[in-house]
Formats: sequence, C-alpha cells, structure tokens
Amino acid sequence: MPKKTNVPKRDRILDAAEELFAEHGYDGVTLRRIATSAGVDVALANYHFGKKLDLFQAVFNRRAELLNGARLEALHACQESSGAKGPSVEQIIEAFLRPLEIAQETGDEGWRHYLALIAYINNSPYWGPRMMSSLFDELVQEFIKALKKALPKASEADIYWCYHNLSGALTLTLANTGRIDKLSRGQCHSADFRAAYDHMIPFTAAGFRKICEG
Amino acid sequence: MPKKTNVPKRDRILDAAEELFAEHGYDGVTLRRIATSAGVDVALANYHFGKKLDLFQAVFNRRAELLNGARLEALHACQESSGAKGPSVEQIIEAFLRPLEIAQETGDEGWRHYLALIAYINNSPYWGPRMMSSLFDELVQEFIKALKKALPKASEADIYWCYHNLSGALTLTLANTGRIDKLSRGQCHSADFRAAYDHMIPFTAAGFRKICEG
DNA sequence: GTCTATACCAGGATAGAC
DNA sequence: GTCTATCCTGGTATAGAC
Repeated sequence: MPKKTNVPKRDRILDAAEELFAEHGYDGVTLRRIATSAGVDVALANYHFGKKLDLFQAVFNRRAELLNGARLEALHACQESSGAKGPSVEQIIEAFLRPLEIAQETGDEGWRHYLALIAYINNSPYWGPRMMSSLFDELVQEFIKALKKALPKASEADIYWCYHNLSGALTLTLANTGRIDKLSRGQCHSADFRAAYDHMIPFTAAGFRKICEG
Repeated sequence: MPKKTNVPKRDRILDAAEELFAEHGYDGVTLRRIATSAGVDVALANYHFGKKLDLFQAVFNRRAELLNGARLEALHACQESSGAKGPSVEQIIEAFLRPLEIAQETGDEGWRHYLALIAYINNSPYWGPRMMSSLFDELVQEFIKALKKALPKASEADIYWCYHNLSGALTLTLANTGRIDKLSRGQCHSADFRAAYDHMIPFTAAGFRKICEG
C-alpha cells in the first residue's frame, strides 16, 4: 500500500495509530512504530497530541460522533416510519448494526481499523470500564429504551442480558480476527460485515423475543 | 488477599501471569510485575518457562485440557441420553457453556482469570489466529457436528455464522468487563456466569433455530 | 504554527556469575 | 534457585529549523 503523502501528517499519525492500536492493543504499540508507519518523526505525535494516552483517546474519539450519529439517525428514521406502536425488535437491531457497514461501503480501511479498536476496548477488562461509557452509553440507552417499548413484557434485567449477547456478537465481528474463516474453511468471511449482520439481526432478534416474550 | 506461600513458586508464577495477562494483555505486563505479584525473583520466570512468550503459552495451555475435557464429556453425556435422534440445540449449547461455570463453582479465582484470558486471545486480531486453533478447533468442530445433526436443514455457512454469534456472546461474558453492570445500573452482574448462561442458552438456541430452521 | 533532531532516563528482557 | 550486570527499548522533553 502506497504512503499517502498528500494527507496531512497529523491525520497520518491518527490513521497509523488507529490501525496499530486495533491490531496490537495499547501496550503492543510504540510511538516510534506509529511514527515510522505514518512516515513522520517520533516527536510529532507528542507535538500534536501530547502523551501516548492522549493520542489513544484522540483516535477513539475521532470517528465516534459520526458513527453514533448515523446509528441514532437510523433509529429515529425507523421510529418515525413505524408510528405510535414503535419499531419492531428487528428494525431496532437493524438500526443499531447497519451503519457499521460504513467500512465496506466507503472502502475506507480506516473505518475497519476503528471498529476493530472499539472491539478491543469493549472486550478489555482494563479499557472497557474506562473508555466505553463516555462515548457509547447515551447511544446504547436510547436503543435500550426503544427495545423496552418493543418488548413491553420484558424485565429490565432480561433486556440488558439480551443486549449483552448482541453486544458480544457484534464485538467479535468488529474484531475481525479471521477465526470464522478458518473454522468454516472459507465458507464465512470475517470481513464481510454485511453477511455478518444479515445473520446477526434475525439471530439476535429471535433471541430477544425468546427471552422477553416468553 | 494473602500471598499463598505454600503454593510452589512455579505455580505462583503461572497464577500471577494468568491474572495479569488477562487484565492487561500480553504487552501490558512485564515479567517484573509478574514476579513481584508472585513474590519471586525476576529471573525465576525465565528459569522455569524461558521467554515471556513461552510463559504466555504455558498459561494458556495449563487449563485447556481440563476445561475442554469437561465440555466434551458434557456433550457426550447429552448425546448418550438422547439416543439416535441426538440432542437438541439447547442441550448442545448447554454442554458447550455450563462447564465454564467452573470458576463460580470451585471458587477458584484462577479459573475466572483463565477464562478472561481466553476472551482476550479470542478477540485479538493478533493472538486469535495464532493461538486459538491448536487448543480449541477440535472441540468446536465436535460441537458443530452435533449442531448440524440437530439442524439438518441448515447450510454450513449458516451454522458457522450462528456459532460466531454464540462465540461472541460467550467471549464478552468471559471478558468480565463489568460493562453490563454499569449499563444496567446494577441489575446484571458480569461475574454471574450462571445468570449469563441462563439467558445465553435460550437466546442463542432461538437464534440458531430462526436462522437454520427458517 | 509545523516539524525534525537529539537527548535523557526509566524500566525491562535476558544471560551469566554465583 | 538467586542476584546482578548489561544492553536495549520506549516515552517524553527540549531546542531549534523551516
């Protein structure tokens, strides 16, 4: 892959950091490696972002608003089109997941790395509690509220456990480890988010209904 | 928690490494920290296990056979009790998951850390492809075979995508990040594996049926 | 304001002496 | 089994070039 020398160095640092943090985790990456990969001097990351941790957070923050905006918009769209009874479980999960196909649609590798970074953080006992809430709790609670309305008989705990299962399936998908490719001997592809969601939406919707409608 | 000075130092190193690797990942832990936590000299880890990577693999290997033996035994048990028609999807998933309650049952914190380590490795784009197959593929394929029998109309790809969703839900559970506790404001507890599986088994079984039985 | 060269020093992996 | 020395890597600060 050719170095994009037309992109501003500040962005190249973010891009390189995004890819490397997603693949190797926070401690698995050095600032020197990020700088080399971005084709800039070691000290430039420090100049633009301060400490390593600040860079990490800058990477995590960069695309969050755009992503969650799209998801919230999708939720509101299906809420409006469904009237007073509200959207179905399937529609809600669809709105939660489909905007994440953005990486495939735009062909922007950066999005793929970013989503893998979310998976890393969400699955980490260290980073998860420290970093997920501030960017994602508001969005999740909005979806939970919609799900409660679609499943009025469900207890709160049941809804959250179901959400946990959905979140886990999603997280492993975003991690994009290639494990399913190998297990299935090439019949499934980790990188094919569309196929993943095509299965995940009916799968998890059926799970929600089973637990929450009895 | 008091230092267990009665435990052999070699095991104390494994225990400490297990806990720290699970929490911080491979690169987030130094041999010094492991040694300090185990109450032994820095060089002793090197003496017993060689390089850091070898210690990492030793930790990952240690409990795998016991764990997967129990899961396989559970699968065979339900296969025998169900006769020629074979066990149901629920029974198969139950056999896949319930032995993982071992941490809760035995009260051995080491098991909890070990399971979190599996979650870390399985969700990692770097470690997943390098370390999961050798210890877990055989077991997984055995369960897949049973699932195919229980869902004879399903395509292979569908089975594997459903397994992927199950594996993701399980992985996030094992990671034990406390996120669900926070989101649900204390109504669900990450550490309560029994509650997690009580929901995960019917949830994922319904998903399998939806995808694989139409 | 953007960027590079360089230096500093803490901390760590490893090997070899004991 | 343990202690220590050595070499190296990495995060960060600073000075100054463009």
